[in-house]
Amino acid sequence: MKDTGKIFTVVVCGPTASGKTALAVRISEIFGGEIIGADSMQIYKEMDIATAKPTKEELRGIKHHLINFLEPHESFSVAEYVEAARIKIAETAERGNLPVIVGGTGLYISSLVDNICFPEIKADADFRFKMQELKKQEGAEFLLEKLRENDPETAAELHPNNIKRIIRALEVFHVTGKTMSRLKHESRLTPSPYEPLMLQIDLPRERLYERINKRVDLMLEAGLVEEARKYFDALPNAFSASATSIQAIGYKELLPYLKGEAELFDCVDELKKSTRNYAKRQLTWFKKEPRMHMLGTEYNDESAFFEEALRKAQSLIEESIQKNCKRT
RNA sequence: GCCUCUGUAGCUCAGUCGGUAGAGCAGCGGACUGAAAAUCCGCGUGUCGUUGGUUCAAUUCCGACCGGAGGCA
Repeated sequence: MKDTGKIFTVVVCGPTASGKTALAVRISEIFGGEIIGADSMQIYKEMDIATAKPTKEELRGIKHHLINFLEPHESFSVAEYVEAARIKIAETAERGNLPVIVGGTGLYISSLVDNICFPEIKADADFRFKMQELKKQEGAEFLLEKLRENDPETAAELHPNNIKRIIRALEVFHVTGKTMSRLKHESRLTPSPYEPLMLQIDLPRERLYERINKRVDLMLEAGLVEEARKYFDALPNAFSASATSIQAIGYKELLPYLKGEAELFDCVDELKKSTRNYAKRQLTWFKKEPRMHMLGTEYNDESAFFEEALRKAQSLIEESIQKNCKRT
């Protein structure tokens, strides 16, 4: 499948709780694939229930890479993800298997598929701290003005409240002497080594929300509260603020309950809400992907819907494989 | 049965001394290049219970009816 000189990959996208993993497993069974995760939270060990990791039975013997390999207190980034995923894809293709990329983290997926090149830029914690202090004293507008002097293009796109990105853009300029906008441009200069077939599970919004609410209830039955308690107990205090994993939906919403400050019911409501909001943001991200193929049909019952989605996926994949081979 | 309160957005409620209404939450839309399950921006979506009356004009005032809550019996 390297006939075009590019590696053919299937990319299964979709919001949280849309059934991505199950579909990817079926695809992998049919076409001899291996799953490459594109999920910023399933990378962490232990957080099994909260991140809805697939079980051994659900994977049915299919290999699943880039999942479950970091300690919860370790930090991670897109740049590291893309680097790791490139290796996993190459290895999978080397074995003659089809790389099936699956995940809900839009930034990871598009950075990987479009071969975004992240240059080595050391994060400057000192500088970030100094900027935070400056923000406290002078306000965000001051920092934005500072950015405008060096990188007006990026500054124009940022709202003063978006302090995280303002500081990041200042940091980039401070460390490299290059503007963020120039860096963005340069990051896209190397053509992608992949020929991706982008697929998206497209459930009606109400069905998706029903599935989310139901899944949260199942998570609770499976012991989410205990898992959250363990997570917070194990997290070293020094890391608690900076750990990437603390952002995961599932634990932070239960914290008020664990501290005895709120009813479980209210926290669970909040958890469902955050998950729904997240799903919406994911959909927004996928919407702008022009290569996306939608795997939606009329929804009468669940299993029929997913069988139909699989059929569509299967014929799209077969078509792509044929096209790729013809080109030689 | 009588009395009182109440009915306004999906929910909780504000308001209009008569000129067709606005907050919070939910929801919807968008952005996104080293924390992305994060972060940030934007948007009221309405038979003002129903029906008659008064009025140039009623969601607002009056009556009846319907629904809800409480009280007295």
